[in-house]
Amino acid sequence: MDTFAARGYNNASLAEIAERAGLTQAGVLHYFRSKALLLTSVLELRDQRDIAQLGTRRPQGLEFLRHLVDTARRNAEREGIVRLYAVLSAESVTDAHPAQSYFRDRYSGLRAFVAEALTEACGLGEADARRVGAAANAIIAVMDGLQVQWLLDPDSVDMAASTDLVVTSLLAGLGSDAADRRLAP
Amino acid sequence: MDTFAARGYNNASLAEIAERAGLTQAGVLHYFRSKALLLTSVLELRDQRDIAQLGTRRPQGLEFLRHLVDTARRNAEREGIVRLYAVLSAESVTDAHPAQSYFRDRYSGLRAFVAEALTEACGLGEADARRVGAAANAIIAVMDGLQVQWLLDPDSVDMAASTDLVVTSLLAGLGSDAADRRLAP
DNA sequence: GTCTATAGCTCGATAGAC
DNA sequence: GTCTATCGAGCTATAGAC
Repeated sequence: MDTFAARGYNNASLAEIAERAGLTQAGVLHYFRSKALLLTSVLELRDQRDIAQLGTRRPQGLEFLRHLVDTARRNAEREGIVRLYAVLSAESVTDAHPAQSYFRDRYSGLRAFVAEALTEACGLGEADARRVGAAANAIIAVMDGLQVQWLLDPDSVDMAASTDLVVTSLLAGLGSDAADRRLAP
Repeated sequence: MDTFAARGYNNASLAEIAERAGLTQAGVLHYFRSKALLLTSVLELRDQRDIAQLGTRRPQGLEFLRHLVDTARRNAEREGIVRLYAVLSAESVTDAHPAQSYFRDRYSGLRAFVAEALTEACGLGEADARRVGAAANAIIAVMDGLQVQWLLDPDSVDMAASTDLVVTSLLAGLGSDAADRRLAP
């Protein structure tokens, strides 16, 4: 995990991973048939840990949105994991990347969760699906984008404060009838 | 540019770049001493083109924020450039990446521009610098994060709509006294 | 289950002919 | 200014000993 985070998938070598794990490069390939399979295994392991840590029930509505802001706050103490996802999610859009479908599916699921939480928190209906979807995508995007800025320059970026500000502002905008305040016609 | 965008820096080869440019790999290194220098040259060329296209004067205040939303809209027709920046900006946070200081400086400048535009558009003062900074970082972050989602799944992401929604909501929140609506204490 | 050895590539960079 | 040739290094994956 640390090696993929520090170097990205393409520039990481099995030799370095093996050394840090305390065996040889051939030893790594005994457990994982290929480098690509090792990457997807790492990502799935990461997911399983997160799910296990989340506990039995998933927070809903406003509580879920608070959970996102809290994640941004805790992430400032977990540089390794932040780096892993920031680097790999962007690298995954390159040609034939082994984690491409992983991230496609991940974003698809995240978008649905956030949109559901927004709908519930604001008491909206099917008629607002478009604006809710745009807001959900934006919340996920702001968290991802902040990570890259923060990794490059931690002192200039407060991930929790910016995430909180965006979620709060979007909630206020979605609640009221804000469709006529748009910047563009 | 296209090769770095499609493969990232590490996985791009001088041989492929040379072939697409119509000469040999040694020919490329005649003009650019190293692969790293070629990358930074590509990024600087990109910047010069954008500055030249922007014209003589830079929009200010609300007009600058409208320009950002408009950029998001135009970007949906420029997949190559979107991919170049999305891939390289995230890759730049890996160890010893040749574009690391380029992106650090770029974000530093962008943050200052957006913060200035927000301050002017809302008629705020030095006392609001913290919240304005958080909002500026968030606007840049949302644009970056949307690009990754959009590259993976264009039909599910409307970059212009989400950017517009965030900028509009943040402006409404910054204008009023919204500090007491925060999600976390 | 872990190792050594190596096959078979690809890569960036250099030297030097023309 | 562009080429061919090549060096030296790195890489993933496989074969097979122990």
